[in-house]
Amino acid sequence: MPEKSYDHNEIELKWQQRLQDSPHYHADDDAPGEKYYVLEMLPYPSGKLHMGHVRNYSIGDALARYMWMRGYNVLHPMGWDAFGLPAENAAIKNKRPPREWTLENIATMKSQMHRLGFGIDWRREVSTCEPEYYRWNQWFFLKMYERGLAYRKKALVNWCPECATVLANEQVVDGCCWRHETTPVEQRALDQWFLKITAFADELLECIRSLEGGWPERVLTMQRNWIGKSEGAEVDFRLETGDTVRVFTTRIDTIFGATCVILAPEHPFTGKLVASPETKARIKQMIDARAQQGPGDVPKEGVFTGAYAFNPFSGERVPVWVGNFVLMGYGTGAIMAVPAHDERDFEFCKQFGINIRAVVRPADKELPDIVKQPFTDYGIVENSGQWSGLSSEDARVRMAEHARSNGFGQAATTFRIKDWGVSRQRYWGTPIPMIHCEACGVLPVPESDLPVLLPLDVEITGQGKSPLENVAKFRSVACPKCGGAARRETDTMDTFVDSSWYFYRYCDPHNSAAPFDSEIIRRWFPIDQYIGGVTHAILHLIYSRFWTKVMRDIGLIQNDEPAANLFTQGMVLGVDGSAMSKSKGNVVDPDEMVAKYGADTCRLFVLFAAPPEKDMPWNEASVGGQRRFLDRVYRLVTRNADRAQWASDPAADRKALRKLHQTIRKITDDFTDRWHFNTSIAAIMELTNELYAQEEKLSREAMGQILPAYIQLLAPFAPYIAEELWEEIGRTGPVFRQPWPAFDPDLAQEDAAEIVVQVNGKVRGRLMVSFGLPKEDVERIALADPKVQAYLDGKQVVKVIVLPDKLVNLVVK
RNA sequence: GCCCGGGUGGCGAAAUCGGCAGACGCAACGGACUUAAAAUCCGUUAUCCCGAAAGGGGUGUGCGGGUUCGACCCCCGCCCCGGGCACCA
Repeated sequence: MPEKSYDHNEIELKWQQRLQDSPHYHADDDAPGEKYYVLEMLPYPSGKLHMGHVRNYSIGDALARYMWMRGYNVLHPMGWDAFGLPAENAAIKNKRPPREWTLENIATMKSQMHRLGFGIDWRREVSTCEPEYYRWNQWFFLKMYERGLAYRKKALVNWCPECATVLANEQVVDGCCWRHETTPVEQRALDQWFLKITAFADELLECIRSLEGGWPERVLTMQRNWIGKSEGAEVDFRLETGDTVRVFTTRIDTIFGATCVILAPEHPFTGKLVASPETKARIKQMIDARAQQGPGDVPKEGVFTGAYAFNPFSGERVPVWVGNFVLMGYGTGAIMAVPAHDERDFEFCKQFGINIRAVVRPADKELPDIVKQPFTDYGIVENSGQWSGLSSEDARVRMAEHARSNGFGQAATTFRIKDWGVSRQRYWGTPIPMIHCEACGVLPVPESDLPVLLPLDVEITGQGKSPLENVAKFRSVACPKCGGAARRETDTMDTFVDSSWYFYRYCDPHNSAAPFDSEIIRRWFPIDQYIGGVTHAILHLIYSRFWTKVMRDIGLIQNDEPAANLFTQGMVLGVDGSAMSKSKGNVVDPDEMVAKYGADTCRLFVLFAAPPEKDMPWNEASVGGQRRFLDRVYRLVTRNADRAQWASDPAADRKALRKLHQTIRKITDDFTDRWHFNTSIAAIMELTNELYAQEEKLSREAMGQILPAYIQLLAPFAPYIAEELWEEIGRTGPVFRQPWPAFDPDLAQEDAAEIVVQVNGKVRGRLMVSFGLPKEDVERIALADPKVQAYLDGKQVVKVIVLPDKLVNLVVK
């Protein structure tokens, strides 16, 4: 009989049609079973899916299907991070309205997801550019404003004088405008909106502990560093002018070694202290240079202000400098320089010939030559008046206390994290719901007036001011207080706002009275498993955590953290091993792969080629291998589904069933802890090889047990073919809703234990013994083995290590 | 510079608790089937040495040390690759 061959298009389109909006993919709040919320990061609708998406969603979908099979009530939603700059860039380039472009991309990408067969509850689809969604961004903004968590301050933006427009950071290329590559970007100060994430800095840091074990350590470390808590002290240095300069230091124990005070170039005092126009010009230069420079090593620059300050501890008179390495945005914008005990101060003072004086020596060794290199460790304080002889640790505490009780400082904590600037001078985003009135000042839009709709008939030119500035009917508004003519805020929100809470909206996506119903959130939160790229380890994930804490404080939710578990998948690299990019021409299009090999093959490949957390190079030849594997699976099942002749060989039955149950154990373990689906799929391949080997000899009963379980094991990874074969063997109902096959340890058990015999750690023989054979017997048999004896000849056995059922090591001399 | 990852055959990888290094797949090679090819099925494939062969032996997880009966795995010191932060006082 000719074998049926595997036609992926026919099968996949058939099952796509049957399943894509199937209620089996739906999650209902009151459905039976323990809840399981599996979430993948929502895509930006840039045009088409890329392989990174395919990988992300294949991992999540495998997990969702497995959890369904384990009987959970699985919530597996999807949405669109639909606001953002590329839509505007596309509008400029193609003269197409951003909304039109975005919706078209969403349609394309959604159909790709359908074709790939992801099991998603599409009733919950959320698109962040819709007023039904972004009105709640605005609502949250108002809530934060009420609580003093949203505020306005001046901040620098990138400005292209050629376009006369504000540029996003990603539009700045090598310090120049992306559209005018020879025009250097300038910095302009604008009033902008900020969210006070710093109010939660301590809590965001503290709660990291509760995420340990659930989130990758790497991500937690990155977040800790990003928050950057440092404990130290603030100390006032009195100036001869009568003012005081406040500095922040983590090493107040070294204050007797401070040989100058250094101000950030932007520090307000520099204007006051510096008289010479020449010096003023140099300071201005430092500020401008800082705006231009990207990250990297920048040579130190400095200039003496002409002023002096007094060390409140020693009374010493020290010069006040301005240094380009002192940041206005951190601490107080001023430091005391202790060149003997700080690398940067050392470099600066060395360069400008400022004194270097040691005031801490190592506890257990000689102080190194302080003129050659600083000593930055803790030690014993010396030459420091009454504090001499204290350890650095003690001195830090006691000197801070001394400063406090004498009114010239105190212990203080600073954070590296800054408030979140959410203002964007862009069109395609959520309008910030504020109104500027000449008479009444800055006022919030009344809640009842939400949403502030983003106008749609706006021309995007990329030139001139922010696009909304030019839309008169948007801009002009009546003041909510006095009723007079006022103007709307024309800045829109950073798109990280959209993605900070979308996963809550999935739980109650059509609520028009509130962002969501709190009771429904309690049902589903926290997210059991969040899956996405490590690129979002800091910003998205820290903003999301912040948003959760704000919502909790408002009383909307009860959970402190959004996601109990986070998984960060690796990148999909091009054939050449570097990131896929259009310019490198190494991009692989999922559509082409699906058309050529099928969605199942494609999904199988991204899961098989590497463990999911690792980067994964693309290799099309290897994709072909996955396709051949599915061909083998298909032939095996179909020809056995309607097979007439059966054999009877209990040994073969036992072998095949043993392999089956070993495979069940393996895959169940992989889902339980490591998610190394590459080894899960390898295990199914091994099972397939075993079934090919035993096929002719199997009984009808054995095959009858094996085939359904075999198909179920494959179902999380290759759902279409699994459905088809499930039907082929005469079963009904979707496979991914069948109970996961039960593991039987007795069936998985080998007949005998293979014992490796080593002599001095080298393998010299193997023994088959019955399980549980006592140590003494194992040792006796091993010593009696002729192969082993050859190595014992003329030597003395000094030690024997026996691991029952596993290994014997004979140590000889 | 600091903080994380990682380095295993020709390639992607596996070895989950310190116990057989290289499962599974790709590629390559050989065989069966075929008029032939493709497809398929079966097999070989870390490396070096001895042997006509059967077989046997040595070496091998980036490098150098250490701990251990035993190390891809643990410890110390390096080298290389990737990522994050980058003057954070």
